Amino acid sequence: MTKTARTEQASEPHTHIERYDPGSIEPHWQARWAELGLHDTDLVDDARPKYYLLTMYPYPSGDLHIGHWYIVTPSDALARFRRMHGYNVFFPIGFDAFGLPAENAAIKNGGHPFTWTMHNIETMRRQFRSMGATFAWKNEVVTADPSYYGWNQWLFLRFLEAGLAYRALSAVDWCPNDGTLAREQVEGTDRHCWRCGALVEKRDLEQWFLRTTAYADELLDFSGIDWPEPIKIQQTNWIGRSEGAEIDFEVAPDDYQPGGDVLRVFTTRPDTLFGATFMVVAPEHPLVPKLTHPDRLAEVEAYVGQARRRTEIDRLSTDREKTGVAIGAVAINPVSGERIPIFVADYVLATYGTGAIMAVPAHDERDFEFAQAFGLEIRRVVAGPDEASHGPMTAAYIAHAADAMLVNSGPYSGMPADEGGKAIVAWLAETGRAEPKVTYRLRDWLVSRQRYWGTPIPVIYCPTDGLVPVPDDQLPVLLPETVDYAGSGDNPLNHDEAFLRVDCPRCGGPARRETDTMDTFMDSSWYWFRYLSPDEAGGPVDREMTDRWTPVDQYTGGAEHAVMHLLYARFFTKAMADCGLVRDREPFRRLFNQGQILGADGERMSKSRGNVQDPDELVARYGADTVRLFLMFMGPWDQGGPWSPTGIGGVHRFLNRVWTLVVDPHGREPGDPEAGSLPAAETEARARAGLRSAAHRTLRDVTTDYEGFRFNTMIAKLMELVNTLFRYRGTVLAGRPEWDETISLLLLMLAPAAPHITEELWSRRLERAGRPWTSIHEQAWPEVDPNAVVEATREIPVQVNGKLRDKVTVPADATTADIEAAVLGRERIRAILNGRAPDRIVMAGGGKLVNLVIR
RNA sequence: GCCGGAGUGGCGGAACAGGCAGACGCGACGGUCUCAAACACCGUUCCUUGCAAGAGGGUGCGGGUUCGAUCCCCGCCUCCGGCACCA
Repeated sequence: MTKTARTEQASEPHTHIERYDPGSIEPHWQARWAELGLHDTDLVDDARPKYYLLTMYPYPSGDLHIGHWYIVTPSDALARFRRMHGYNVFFPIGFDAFGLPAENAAIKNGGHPFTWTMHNIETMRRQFRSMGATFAWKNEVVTADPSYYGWNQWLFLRFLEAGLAYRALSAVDWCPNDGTLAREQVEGTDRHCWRCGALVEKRDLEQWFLRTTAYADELLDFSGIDWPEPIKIQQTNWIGRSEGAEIDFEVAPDDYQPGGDVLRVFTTRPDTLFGATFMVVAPEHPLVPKLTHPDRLAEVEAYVGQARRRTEIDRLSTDREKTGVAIGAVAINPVSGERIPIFVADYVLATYGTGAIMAVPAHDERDFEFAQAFGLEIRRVVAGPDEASHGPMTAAYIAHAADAMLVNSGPYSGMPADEGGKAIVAWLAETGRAEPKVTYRLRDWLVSRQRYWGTPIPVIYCPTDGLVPVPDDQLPVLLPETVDYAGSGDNPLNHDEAFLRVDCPRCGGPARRETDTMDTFMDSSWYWFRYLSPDEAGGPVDREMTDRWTPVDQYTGGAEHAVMHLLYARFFTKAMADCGLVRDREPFRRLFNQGQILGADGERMSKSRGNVQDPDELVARYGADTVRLFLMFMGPWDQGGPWSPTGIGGVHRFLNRVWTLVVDPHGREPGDPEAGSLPAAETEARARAGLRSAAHRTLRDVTTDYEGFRFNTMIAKLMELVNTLFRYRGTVLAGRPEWDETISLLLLMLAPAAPHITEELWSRRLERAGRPWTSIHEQAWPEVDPNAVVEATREIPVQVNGKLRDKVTVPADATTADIEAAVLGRERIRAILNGRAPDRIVMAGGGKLVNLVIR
């Protein structure tokens, strides 16, 4: 099929041997695979079991960098590995095409986000093909295309109907010149705008939310999906379920207000209510302006202004000294009737619980610090069994156990803490002043973005009819093609009259479009469904296809998506299932988080840092197979790390050795004094059996390494096999059946990782054997011969007091008594024992290791 | 700061279930081939000590459990990811 004429030279040891030239074989096979449609997936073929392999689709940032290769090529190896196991593999790709960088580029350099994005996609498509990846290009999805984002709108409207979408006020980082800023657009400790330098403030805007909290409990349930434990833990912590109670505190009347306002708090520790000696409300709490005394107003306003400029990370830092301001008003502790002061402090967030807390300094670290800083009363109301019930406290006492008792708690003193807490809530609940409550750290998903380059949110505001959803038959709401940034970062849709003006679908009167667009996480929350029917015009998904192909069998992507994307995707799937659109409630059956390749400087690769590594140069020099293999060999796939091409030569040398073994098995290297002869102690028969055994043991290990994503050790084992083969090159073994079998296994095992060189060598072998061509990638994965794997003897390490002192070789079927006798008979061991008997003989793992203990 | 992860030779890493620390590769050193160099090939390479056989030390730091700890427990240090508008 390819370069036929040259192969027969291979058997002559000293004629010119054709060298491995990836530059010619790689494009050849890539073209041929495309021509044969070898990797297009027949989505309706049910003769074979399906396997949906999904890799997180890339953002079209410009060029493909080495990080993309790191993400994609091991996934492609998995796709090929599964195909060889008889699966009908679907391995699609697309582009996450909306987002901030396209707009930044447009603002900076002029031009249109669309042009910039599509140009990048074109480049990246071309580069992706040079990897030899087996993507199902026919199913490609580009999210910035109306045929995709129109269905974002359709789905949004279904969620709106289902009560899962709603509007509410929410704060954004705001620059007076450039409008809403993303987090990365706010710079410096003084938090100024990246473009104009103005100090950033918070502004409350009416924005759209999706009700992720409605699924909080279901999202905590990971049964039935095989995800890495750390990811499940991170999601669980992110959702942050807390059981407790909401309790009402009444504001006392004073000279400035009549009292009676209710401050509702959430607490996980209602048992400590008698110890609540003050209250803290978030600076954003709606009652702050009303309750603040005039003499406190200036200070409170200054504090609130300051707090609102801080980041949440900063505010929640337990490191920072506690700050706050008393507002002057006083609340009544509902159980003790005591008057307790109310503070604003930035460590209480408006977005968690009720935005107000009862502060129990004796039993909460943050409250303790605050009380110390402000000289407030710290009153112990819980004591452990071995603790004094009274006396000064030097730190908050956080009761862990059920054996903690309530003290100083009126009629509840002496009760176990957990029981007392329930009793206190039950008592207050009788008069409607408390109720048991579960709160989550998880917030509803803010999907509004004040930007042009995203999916327009399909609603209309009418002076008569209010909020009107865009009717389905008027979808998609298209982004206007011309866009004028007018030198500002503000959303151009706000100034686009043609876009803004619309007739109300209900009354026909003049109305105004929503100008917010959707968070791009919306796009990535269902794209794998769309891959299955990218051209479907009747709906976002083809139900028959999604029922057949989802959930995704294996998802691979970066761990940086542990909480946001991966949680949104789970939420979306559940919400779509509840809207009757898909069957399953979980999107990804199995997840693997690969690490990230950083720049050589250890920082994230980005154009602005100038640390982007371009793979094209490496591909030109070594070929795609070497680059693929090197990325897999560098280290464990889930680890990532700083990029360094050091060592790529070793991988290239390995492929060269594979090449040499196949095209020139009888050749001899002048550098090897032993070349051409078997090791002195070895017979041909033993060498042949040993080679076959090595091949099958390698096959056994390589198979499990692929299955467990351990590509680095998989390649190391193939290197060992190649080293073994090289020792026998040019000897009587070359050309024997065991040699041919080993070469064949080697190529098959290597094929998923290095698809081009293996295809080339495979086809040459077929041709030499006079057999018709078939692709190596359509071969069945070979089976381990269990008889070849067994070994006749085993070597057992012998320790004395835990230190390795000797090794003893015994027959594979030796009993522990045999091993003990062999060990005690060893000269070295007898010398160490010096006539004594060991105090103890430890046979670890049924005789895997022996440890003699001498006192 | 909080949540998650990681720290092993000069370097990337291996040891998957508490049982031989350093597989495999890079680099370095020595050699073969060559007029020479490159390529290729063969060998050595954790540290200290010893001619050697060997001995001692060693998996970020300090403790602990165990016959035995890179692995488990307690307390730290450093680095990476995430912290809700980067994707």
